[in-house]
Amino acid sequence: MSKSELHIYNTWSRKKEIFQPLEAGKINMYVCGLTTYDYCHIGHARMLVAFDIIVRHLRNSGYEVTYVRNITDIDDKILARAQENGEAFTSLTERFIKATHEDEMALGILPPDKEPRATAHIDQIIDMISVLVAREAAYRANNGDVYYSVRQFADYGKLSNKNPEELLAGARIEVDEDKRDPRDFALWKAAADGEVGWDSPWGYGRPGWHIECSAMSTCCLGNSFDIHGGGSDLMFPHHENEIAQSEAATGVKFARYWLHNGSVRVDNEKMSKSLGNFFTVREVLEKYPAEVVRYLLLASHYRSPINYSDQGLEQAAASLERFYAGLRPFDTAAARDIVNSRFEKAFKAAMNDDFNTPVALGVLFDLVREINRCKDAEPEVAADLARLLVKLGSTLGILQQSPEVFLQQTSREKPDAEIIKALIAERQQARADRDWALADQIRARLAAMNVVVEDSAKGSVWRIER
RNA sequence: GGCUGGGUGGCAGAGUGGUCAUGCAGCGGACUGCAACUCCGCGUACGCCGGUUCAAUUCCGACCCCAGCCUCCA
Repeated sequence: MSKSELHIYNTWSRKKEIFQPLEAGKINMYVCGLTTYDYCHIGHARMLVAFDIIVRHLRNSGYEVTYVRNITDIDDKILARAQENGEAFTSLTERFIKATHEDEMALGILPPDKEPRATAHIDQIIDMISVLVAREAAYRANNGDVYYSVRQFADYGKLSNKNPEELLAGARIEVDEDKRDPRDFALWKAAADGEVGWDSPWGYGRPGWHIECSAMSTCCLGNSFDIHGGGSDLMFPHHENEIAQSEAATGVKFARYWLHNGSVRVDNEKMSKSLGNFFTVREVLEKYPAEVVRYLLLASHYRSPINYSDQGLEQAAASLERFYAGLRPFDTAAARDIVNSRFEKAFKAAMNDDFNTPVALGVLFDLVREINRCKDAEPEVAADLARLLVKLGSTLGILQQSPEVFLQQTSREKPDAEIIKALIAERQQARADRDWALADQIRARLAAMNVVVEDSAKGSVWRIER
């Protein structure tokens, strides 16, 4: 496999392919975002981080990327929750869109170029349904709903490798008198007068979930685009339905590369809202720095399922400490490009191999080891390598803060930095006086405050013990 | 049941037909006033059974086990 070419695993073909964009140098990419009626959890963070590093790497590779990630802000669950709360659904969604943006910011997720909302694309949704109805790929049922006619789409099931006949026989598909075929799904759902809805050629109602993504992606990126992403749990039926809708409406290939991130598990079960076993991003951020959460998500390949645990977070924190300890002696603010570095080459090769972040992180460990090895004998070389480490870290969205800040952050107790400094000064004096007993006594006091002191020829530094 | 993807050392997690992942933890050594940090080194890891091969964790077949999807879900 060529290391300089980008290989991407395409769910459609179920193999790694050499990436070829539709238009040279440009990539249009759509990812299914969140339904905003609650705080986002670690499973959502996984999707956000996965596609964040994908976009970062594509841009670093010289592509001009248009990244679109939608917001589903109208949906049955949203309406149900709003009713429970006794508030307008728009106030509910506004609140959680804001909260989600805050969580994304904390996790270092770059904002997408476009963030379309379903409620702002009702016209496009109605237009697309109209085309489908006109082409007899959809029909209005007696109950006022409009359904997509799965039977007329030959490729149905191809993405998820479902057999259409078996889907037809599937016992779990509910019998619905109004559908011509049990596999058909709603494009437009009729609503009663007092309910939330919009006028349409088929009467007052609301869009179905699947058509929202078809309409928003086409609207933002055109009929055909390069990459479509989302959680693996969306592959069927959501992505399958998107393909059926869009290709029936436009007559052309929808997305060329399908990328699916793995799920997050808790005790070997998928973290999900329906199971109720989720940890929200903000509750985790109360216990761990955001960068640690991000690192944990990067430490596994984006397609693999990962298990969420405190132990995993502790290990991630320990690994980050190693990086920051290595960076600590250097001023990395001054940007300097180091070209043709073997580390940079290896790093890019790893990322070009279907965004293999665990291997890329391994390269960063090689790099920090090299820094530690040569920092005394060749400080200039080490300083350059430290800058390279920060630069490569930036493409993963890590190692961008001051080592002092990271190593001295207080996630549990809040020891007073002034007191720590005073104690360390006192201990320095004791050491200068060769009063080892006093020095050790002060170190013990600091240790009791979760502060670790590290002595070196240049003086003492401290960090917070995990 | 169908369809995906997996089962790797104490834990996490890559990868490969034949000397190496890597990280965390552990052990030994160096460094240190003692530590910590760091560096060097160490541990007969690849679910089970067959097959192909000079050689398989890696390929093929069977089997066992796990997760996901098949209903809303990132």
